[in-house]
Amino acid sequence: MRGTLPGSSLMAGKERRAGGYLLREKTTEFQKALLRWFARHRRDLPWRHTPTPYRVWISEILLQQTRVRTALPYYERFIKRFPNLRSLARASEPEVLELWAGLGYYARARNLRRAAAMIVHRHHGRFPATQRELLSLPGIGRYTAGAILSIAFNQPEPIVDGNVRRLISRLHGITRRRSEEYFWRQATAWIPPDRASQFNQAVMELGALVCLPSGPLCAQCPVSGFCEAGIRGIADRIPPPRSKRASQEVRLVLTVVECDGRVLLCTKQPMDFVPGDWGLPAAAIGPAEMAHPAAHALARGALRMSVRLREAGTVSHAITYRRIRAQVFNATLKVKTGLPRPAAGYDWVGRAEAERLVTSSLYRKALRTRSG
DNA sequence: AAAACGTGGTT
DNA sequence: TAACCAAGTTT
Repeated sequence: MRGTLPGSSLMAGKERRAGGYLLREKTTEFQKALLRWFARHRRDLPWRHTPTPYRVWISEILLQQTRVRTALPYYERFIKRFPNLRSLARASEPEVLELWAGLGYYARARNLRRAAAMIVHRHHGRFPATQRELLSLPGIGRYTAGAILSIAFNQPEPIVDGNVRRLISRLHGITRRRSEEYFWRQATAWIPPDRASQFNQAVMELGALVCLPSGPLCAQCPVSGFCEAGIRGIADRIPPPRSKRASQEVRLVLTVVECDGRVLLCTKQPMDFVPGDWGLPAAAIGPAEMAHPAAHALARGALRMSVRLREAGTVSHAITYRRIRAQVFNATLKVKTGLPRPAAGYDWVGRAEAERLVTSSLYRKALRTRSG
């Protein structure tokens, strides 16, 4: 087997130093230890049952910045509803989005559908098996292309995700930031050419089950003998904390106005940082602003009439760096004269339909908020 | 290149 | 509870 372990001469220039004690000839040993461990400890995940390119692709997109546990039920539903490329290519965007609601990063769902259509048309439904073609599809970047090529096609293509970065950092005993290329070089070098699928999965599996971000289980690690950080007992301090954008507090008032089994929704997202085409009537308020008058003004603007609201509760939700605290106001209108005609940009929608249309978890939480 | 994108589980 | 984080991609 070819390939190189951490710290070999492959590591160029100023990035060579750390972890330089590991020798090139240990690579085969490392690969074997990892593959053996994987064969025994791999989780039984649904996308591993029949790893067709389509299924691997769907799973990889679902798993972007998303835990396995979270993605699991979405995967099952998605595959049931869209069992193959053609069924997905034929779907409408709202249909796909509906299955994605609550998962986040909704561009993933839109891109999935677009890419499916592109594959059906450009490649006649045959899943592309080259990096160039995969990268040209929306939503597929370097990682996902590598994952599809290696896992589904068993091509010796590298992958670098959070697990791989952490694993390499510890194996090399790296305590400072490294370029992305540094990780890609190692991930390329250590692939056993004929077992890329199992090996790449094994690397990520090890990161997910043993080489944990905090509290790594070094005692159970099949490659601890190769690990500089493990040997030096500093695995806990790797990788170093990364700087993050300061979070920002946002106060919102939301209204859930119902009438005759319908809910008043916005047809255009009132808050641009909340995802989805449909939303609840919402308004941002200042730190010291009274919520009730703001909510009342909001409802009046939407229905052009005064509505008696009662505060139903508070919903907390975070969207990227924004920490949202939303006060939810309820009202149920009497239906003597039919539904009041809403102002432009608002619409009455059946309760069940509303659940389907509203993408964001913020609004979904608010929709479930009762009394208080 | 840095920032934006979403969310729920963990710590 | 606030912060951190996860099988990244796009601009």
